[in-house]
Amino acid sequence: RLRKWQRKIRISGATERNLAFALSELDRDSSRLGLPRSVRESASVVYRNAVENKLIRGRSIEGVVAASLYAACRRCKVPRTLDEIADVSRVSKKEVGRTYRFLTRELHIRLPPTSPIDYVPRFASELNLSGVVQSKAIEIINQAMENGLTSGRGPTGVAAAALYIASVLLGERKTQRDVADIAGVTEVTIRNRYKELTEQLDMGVNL
Amino acid sequence: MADVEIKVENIVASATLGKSLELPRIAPALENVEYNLEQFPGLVFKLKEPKTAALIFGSGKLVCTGAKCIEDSIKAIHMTVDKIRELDPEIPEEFEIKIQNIVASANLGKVLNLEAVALDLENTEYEPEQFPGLVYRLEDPKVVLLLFGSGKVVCTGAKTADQAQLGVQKTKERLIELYLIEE
DNA sequence: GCTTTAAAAAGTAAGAT
DNA sequence: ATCTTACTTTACAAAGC
Repeated sequence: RLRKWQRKIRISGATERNLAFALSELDRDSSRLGLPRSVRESASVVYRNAVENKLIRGRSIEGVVAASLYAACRRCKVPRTLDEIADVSRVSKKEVGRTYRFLTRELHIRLPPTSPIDYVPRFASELNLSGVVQSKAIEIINQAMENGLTSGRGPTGVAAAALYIASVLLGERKTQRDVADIAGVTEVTIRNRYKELTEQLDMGVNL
Repeated sequence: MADVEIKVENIVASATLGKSLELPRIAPALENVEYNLEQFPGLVFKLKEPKTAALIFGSGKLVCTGAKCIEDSIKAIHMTVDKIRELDPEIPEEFEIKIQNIVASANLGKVLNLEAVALDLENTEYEPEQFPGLVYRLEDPKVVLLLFGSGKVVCTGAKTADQAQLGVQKTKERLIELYLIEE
């Protein structure tokens, strides 16, 4: 009984140490990403659930923390791309994505794919674009979705193109380079998306 | 409903020759060969016709990839083994060949709204941020399909062409049932 | 888990022209 | 700006780390 007791203490000690490490890691990543406390809390809930369901086996704590954060960002509608998550954590984009899929499957979390709309507020504010432009961009995105122009396309590229078009339409023009840099896509992608959008949606104007 | 047409794009087959091979002796005697033990334990041997690649192991087992039909896959394996037999007459004439995986493509003929498919179709994974295709896992036949917005489909994991065809057929029927594509 | 092989789908990226 | 090459995803076997 004594041995069992000691073992229990040792194990819970290790468990708590791991949890403490995970939470500090989560705080570090969160602050680097500039995430609100609510998202950190949401991520810690996902992480604790992962621990309770013993899903950490064979996986690094950093990886599970990164995947939990990615999931929390999506759930809270303040998305960060896998690239952004991978950049602040020491986990590759591939592993974050793989761990994310594993966690959502095992914890029965079903999150719809990130909507380009979720990226509009963040990209717009980083570009100093007004609320009017944001609304226009969202309107464009909704039209794009109704016309099947978002299937298979990266949400950031669609959001970037919509913001670029809206900025031009409303006289707050930003260059493709500016938008591309903030959205983390290339100018070529923005060009491809806006050609598609302007050709298939009647925006009434030409860029 | 008319049967969906599929096109077999790649076949992976394995063979067990029943005799171990001395790769270090065989490698330098063959053409179109790559052999780097540090990198991979198998010897890579490529054929132009049928255009395939074979991975040959010291255990006497090999893997053949790239064939577009089962006949070519089997032909390629025999051509490969005949080459090796010239350097090692002990290799049996008869040996087992097993088709391990068949990859096929098809076209549903209708565009797909993947976000809608992701919501209504069971056992799917759709992460456009990572990959433009939606992953659909079928249990019977046990295959995996990649569905694209264009209506094009890729089916993999099948052991026979019929399984791949059935997989695509069932997928199409399920999509029609859920009103995700028109009939 | 990784390494190597092959092939398709469609989107995105990077370097060259 | 457009072309080429290449990487993302799926499945699978092989031997060894």
